[in-house]
Amino acid sequence: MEELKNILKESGVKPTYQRLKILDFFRKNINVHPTVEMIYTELASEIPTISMTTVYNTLSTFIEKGLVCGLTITGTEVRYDFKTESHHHFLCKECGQIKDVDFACSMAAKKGELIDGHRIEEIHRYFKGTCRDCLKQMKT
Amino acid sequence: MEELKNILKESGVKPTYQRLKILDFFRKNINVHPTVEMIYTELASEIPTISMTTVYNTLSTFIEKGLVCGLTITGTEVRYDFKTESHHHFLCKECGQIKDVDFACSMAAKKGELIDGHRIEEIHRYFKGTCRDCLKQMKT
DNA sequence: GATTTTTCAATTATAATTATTTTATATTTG
DNA sequence: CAAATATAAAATAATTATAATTGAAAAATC
Repeated sequence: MEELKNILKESGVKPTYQRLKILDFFRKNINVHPTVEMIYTELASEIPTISMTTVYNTLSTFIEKGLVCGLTITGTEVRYDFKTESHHHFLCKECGQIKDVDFACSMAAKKGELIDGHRIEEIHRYFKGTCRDCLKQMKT
Repeated sequence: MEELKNILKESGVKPTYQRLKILDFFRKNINVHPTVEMIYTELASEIPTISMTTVYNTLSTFIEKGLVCGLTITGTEVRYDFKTESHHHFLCKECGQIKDVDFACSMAAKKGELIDGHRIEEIHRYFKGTCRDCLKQMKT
């Protein structure tokens, strides 16, 4: 928990209980890419007083400070992603899960660079389809 | 207009007046990536009786038949893209425009292929930042 | 004249926001 | 140090905003 505190402090975010628990959730579920709803529901069992507003506010702060980023893959809601090194995503149309995928691109564009004269600030890449687990289930 | 008719027929869509005009809009504004709203507003001046529902219905049909695809880049609404060869997009955070960008990746994944065991059906790649034109304006 | 498509109007769904109150934390002061 | 004050964050509840959907009637097409 001390470690989490330091992560927040280093990002210039005051380490409150709620913020620590939300950050903790990301750390413990690194491959979940949750919605606000998911985070709220999960934490509500442990923190009965927590509110959606707090989750929204916290995520806004986290995005502002660059701790997480928002993924607009499904089109209906924002999925949040704890920022680590650059990686890509896979949305399964069957189960709705978003999974990290390992996909190296030799011609990687970088933040700050220009492409056709446009300045890049964010790079997004994802695939849609049927995930490994759902494919397996469909066979049986 | 005969050409547009054939495009629809070949895709198994009956070439009605509204559908032709919507397809025509895509052809004439190949780099616009419009919302339903944009298409409706634009066509309403020419077809006063056209309705949002028709635009929604038509786009659903077009997507089903693979004529266009939906882009969920902004997170608030679906942008529609007339399908040509594979290309990528750039969303300008300043002006909100989505532009095509020329960006070849030597390690291109393909539809139908597997990645980490997941079956790919759609490939999406886009950048966010400040576009060429907005950069130019900011300097002056 | 039967089928498909379009139109109209109303509704739904729900993510996200806002304003206000309450609580917690930090700072000041006697 | 302890009480008082100030500041920041969290919680409550209500609201907003709007993209998208639905069902039924009208129009067009074959």
